[in-house]
Amino acid sequence: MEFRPPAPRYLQVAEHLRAAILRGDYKPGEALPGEPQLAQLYNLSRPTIRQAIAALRAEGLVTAEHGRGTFVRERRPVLHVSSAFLTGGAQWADQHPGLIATQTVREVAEVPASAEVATQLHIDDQAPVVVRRRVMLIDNEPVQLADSFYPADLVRGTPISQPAKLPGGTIAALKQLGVTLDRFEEVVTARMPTPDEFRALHLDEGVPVILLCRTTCAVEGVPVEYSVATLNAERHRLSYKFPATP
Amino acid sequence: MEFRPPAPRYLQVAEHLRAAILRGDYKPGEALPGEPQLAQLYNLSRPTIRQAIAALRAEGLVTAEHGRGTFVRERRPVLHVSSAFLTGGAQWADQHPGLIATQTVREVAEVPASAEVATQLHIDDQAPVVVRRRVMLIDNEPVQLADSFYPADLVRGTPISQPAKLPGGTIAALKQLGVTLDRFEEVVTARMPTPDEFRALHLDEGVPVILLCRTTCAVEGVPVEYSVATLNAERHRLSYKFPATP
DNA sequence: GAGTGGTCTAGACCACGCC
DNA sequence: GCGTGGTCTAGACCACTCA
Repeated sequence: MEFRPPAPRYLQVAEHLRAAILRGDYKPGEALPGEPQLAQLYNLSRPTIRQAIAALRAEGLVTAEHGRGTFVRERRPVLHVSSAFLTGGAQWADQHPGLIATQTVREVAEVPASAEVATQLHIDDQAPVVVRRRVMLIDNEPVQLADSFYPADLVRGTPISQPAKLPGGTIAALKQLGVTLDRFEEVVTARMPTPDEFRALHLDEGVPVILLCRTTCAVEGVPVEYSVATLNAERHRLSYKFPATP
Repeated sequence: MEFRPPAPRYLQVAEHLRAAILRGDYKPGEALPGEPQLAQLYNLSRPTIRQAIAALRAEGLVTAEHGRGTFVRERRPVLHVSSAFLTGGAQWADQHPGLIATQTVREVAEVPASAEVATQLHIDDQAPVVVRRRVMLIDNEPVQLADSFYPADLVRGTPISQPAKLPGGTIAALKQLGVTLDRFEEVVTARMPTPDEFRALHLDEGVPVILLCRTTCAVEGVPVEYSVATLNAERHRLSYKFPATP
């Protein structure tokens, strides 16, 4: 018998608009009709129309701009982040030919390790660590927050604990300390941004962040760096390559 | 002089509730006060309160259950997906000790290659490919959609083109065809789910999906498989390990 | 100034879960 | 039956953008 309650009107409208967008009736960058106009078209009140549009915004399909209109989202250029570079030691700037890649150091400080950091660095909870917080920018737009943690004993008094950019990158800086790197471990997750992240990364609605957590170990098996990068998911692709070795 | 317009009331309420949740005043699984009660507390209308709660839902902080209440989200157990297993050939079920890991085959068919699939498999657009669409489940809950594509010429008439589970996994099935695998390439992205994905994966609001696209190449450099997995981001962590080989 | 989206109200009725 | 969230209305006023 299967009872099929009709979908709420605002979802019907959302579905109708979504189909029109995907069909190309409204192309990326184009504006949807205004809310009052849609209300008249569908014979619904403006709040109901707004609810429909809210659904499309949460999906990341459209963005509303106050005073201008509601626009189909343009997919902005995607940045390929390859983990292969780690072994070579290439830099943020080198990775993005043709783009203006910069970074700013937000904070360098010695702080007590959080539970997460302590676990990853194999040190005691609350043990002192040096944290370097940076923002990575492409064409002056923030696209990535990167926080790196180091055991304080290892890096105290070295360039890593200074609030300046590390010219050769952190990998090079670690090597200069006489550390020989052995392996990397990365864990990747995704979630919706916190309000802080939303602001810091200039995110649009309906865009998640990718969390890239990397532990770097020295030859003795000792973790020497733990870093957490928060990426604008819409503008990043992570790529990994590995051989089949049975 | 920096003009600071006050935040809208609904955002103030959202912030207030968010702080209370993060502080632990409302613990995971607990209900928030009802909407009428919150409206009275904050001296606002119910629609305004609902707008505040909508913000928390989009963040993935709370879920509303019709007729029951609005609850602080419980983080469900996370599945670690390691790409290392590929080289070993371990199976979906083997990867999750202690959990009931099953899969169902939704569809096996021969279809023309989409632009994306054609590019990845180095074949002509619209060339015939065999697609295997599966759903991976943990404790009978769908957590992952996995679609794998193979050049039709390679797998036609083999078990891979049959609508049955492949007992040893696709890696083993490819080896039985005489294919020697050479390398894997993975590209990871995240975005909000489409309505279809939302339903199929039983997602909560404010939970993104991770897209894991893998190309498998044989020793001659020929791509033999392209697969796209759509993961519930809340329940997955991808982990990668690689040596530092300068 | 005209048009856009953003905020907010004060209701109404419905659908669902639970006792 | 009562309390919960879900849907919907018909307004009002504000803030922003652009001409």
